[in-house]
Amino acid sequence: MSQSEQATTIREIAALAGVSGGTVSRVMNEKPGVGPETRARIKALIAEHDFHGDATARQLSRGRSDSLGIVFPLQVSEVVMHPVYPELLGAISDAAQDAGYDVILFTTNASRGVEHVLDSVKRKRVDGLILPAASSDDPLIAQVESTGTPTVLIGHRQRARRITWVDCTHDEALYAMTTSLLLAGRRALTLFNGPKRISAYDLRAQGFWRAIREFGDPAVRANEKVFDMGFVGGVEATETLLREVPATDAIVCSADITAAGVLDALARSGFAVPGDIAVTGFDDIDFASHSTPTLSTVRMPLHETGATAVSLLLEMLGGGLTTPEPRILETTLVERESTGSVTP
Amino acid sequence: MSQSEQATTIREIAALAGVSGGTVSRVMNEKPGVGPETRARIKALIAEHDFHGDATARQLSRGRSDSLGIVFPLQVSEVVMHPVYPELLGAISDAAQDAGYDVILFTTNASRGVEHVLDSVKRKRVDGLILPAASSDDPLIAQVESTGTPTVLIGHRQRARRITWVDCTHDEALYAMTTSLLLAGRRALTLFNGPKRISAYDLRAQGFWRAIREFGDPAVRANEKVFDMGFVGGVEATETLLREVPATDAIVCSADITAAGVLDALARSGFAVPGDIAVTGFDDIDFASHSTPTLSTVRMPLHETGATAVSLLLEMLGGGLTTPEPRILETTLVERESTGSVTP
DNA sequence: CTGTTAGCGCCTTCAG
DNA sequence: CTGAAGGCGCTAACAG
Repeated sequence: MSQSEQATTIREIAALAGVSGGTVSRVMNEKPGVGPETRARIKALIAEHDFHGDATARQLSRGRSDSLGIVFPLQVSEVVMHPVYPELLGAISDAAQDAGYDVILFTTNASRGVEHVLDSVKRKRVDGLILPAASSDDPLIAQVESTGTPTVLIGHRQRARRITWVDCTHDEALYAMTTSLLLAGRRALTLFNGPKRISAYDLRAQGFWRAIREFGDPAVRANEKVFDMGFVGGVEATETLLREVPATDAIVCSADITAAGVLDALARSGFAVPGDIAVTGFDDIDFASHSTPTLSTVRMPLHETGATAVSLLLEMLGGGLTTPEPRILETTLVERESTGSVTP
Repeated sequence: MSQSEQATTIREIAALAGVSGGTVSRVMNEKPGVGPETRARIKALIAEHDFHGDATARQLSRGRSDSLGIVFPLQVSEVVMHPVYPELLGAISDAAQDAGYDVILFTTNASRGVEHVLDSVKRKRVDGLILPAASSDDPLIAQVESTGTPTVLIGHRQRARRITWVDCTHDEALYAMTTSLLLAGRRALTLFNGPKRISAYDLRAQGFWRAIREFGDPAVRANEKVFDMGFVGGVEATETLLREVPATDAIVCSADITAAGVLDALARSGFAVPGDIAVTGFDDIDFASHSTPTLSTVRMPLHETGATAVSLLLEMLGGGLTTPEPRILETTLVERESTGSVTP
């Protein structure tokens, strides 16, 4: 392959083909209105010169950036995001790229606010935004709404003009998990949960308490401890709990990594799981299926969540001015040894 | 604040200020050649109208995208990337944004090749590229080189025209760790390692073997098992190892998560750590400082790595045609209970 | 079916 | 110090 001088503009290709720039443009965009053999000739030239066109010029001309922004709040809760990062990001990225969109990544953290995100939105670097794990006190949401940028929230159920969301059944999952524990005879349960401003934690708590309520047995003792989810948090909370509520026979955790800390602390204190105490997690990380005992947990539909977020966003970008309905996807209960549901 | 009609072009601001577009442009870019009071007046107008300019038009005009691409190979090894994802990405994103660059995220996986990355490079959507965790058989590197795009590799030491790299002392870290084990009297060591095509694993093995060699005690027995690092891999490899080499008194792992599996398997088999067998990891994930026993491991300079990658890239983008020297950053050995270096 | 003509919005000489 | 004008590379509307 000669590879020749890598052509750099549409006009050079046009000159080579003996046609005008407009025609080459039509060919590149697979638009009608070009004769078959002209089209073939131009395509050959394009391939021969490995010509790709200039994205920026195209964007300027079409008035859109063909990019969507995704904002990862690194500070919010590493524990909520950590296990879901790769898969969610991969799903979003795949779906976006399939639709011809690039993904621009924005991060926010304690020291860096959200100004750079808004700035990029206003400069039209992105056509739309995906905001995973926004918490209820996230200032970005209101500001983004005022710009009118199509936006999809993941894991935070707040709808508005041009803003919709995708989430999964955090509440149903913990309702089912807790009910299962109660039916198996557990009577003193504690929920280890993260802060309520993160919607996922709030919903999980709701599911837990609804299960307790609906079970309706006055003998049941339940309580909830809120702290930053994490391995060490699980260890410490367990030690405290064993002192304060020695009768505990089930610990429901809002994160697998916390459950790992719980298992560790229980083992050191000589408690048998699930014999003395049942333990459950959330996320279904690698650890959960291989710990001793294996951990009952909840799996979120991460790939589907990412894909759905992109699809909702594309709907807003393409369609008129309507804002699509939010979507709630199903979680999967995974029962393993730590609740006694599976024989070791 | 009146917020008025949100001005949308530089010319509208110009008209309002009674000046020409060029002058407004000079003000927006903090360029000289505008009188103080004219400048002030224009700045006021800009602020009042919350005007931000159009990034695309600016890019087209300046011939650069002010974006850099970062390619995350999701398939390579989730275990290599998983623990480093958030911090590395955060560091890169922060540094890029501080320099006025946006970050475009590309993912590659089994089903999606690297074409979309090359396409975006050729369409000039990015001015440069950062490639973390490229393995030695990564086809992208050669193709990227042929485009002449400034590129920085992370964790893969391959230099070329307009390509440089940042890495850390994987080898020194395992050399130090292994030597420490030998000095403590361990004599039958096994390295649990990932595939050599991933540079980090290759270097870690080199450090391990160099330590064995330089220690020069013929009584030392060492071997290496290569498999996909992960919790379950650690469990299975340990079970096999205990059968095949019952005398084992140290297991050196190339990943904390694998070490977690090892600890789990050893505990179940009734072996004491570090009493019977010492265990070490790599990554210093949250788990490492809170497991029982706490895990000796190696901490990589993730934030610095990301920041350095961006800085090298900016150097190529700004500077002439020179390609900066690669950088090797220091890892930190963290000795804890699992090697007996710290009393439980 | 194809060429021509205007822009898209900003930046950057070049005059004045 | 400021205005005018041309151009970045592509797209789209309008003629032929």
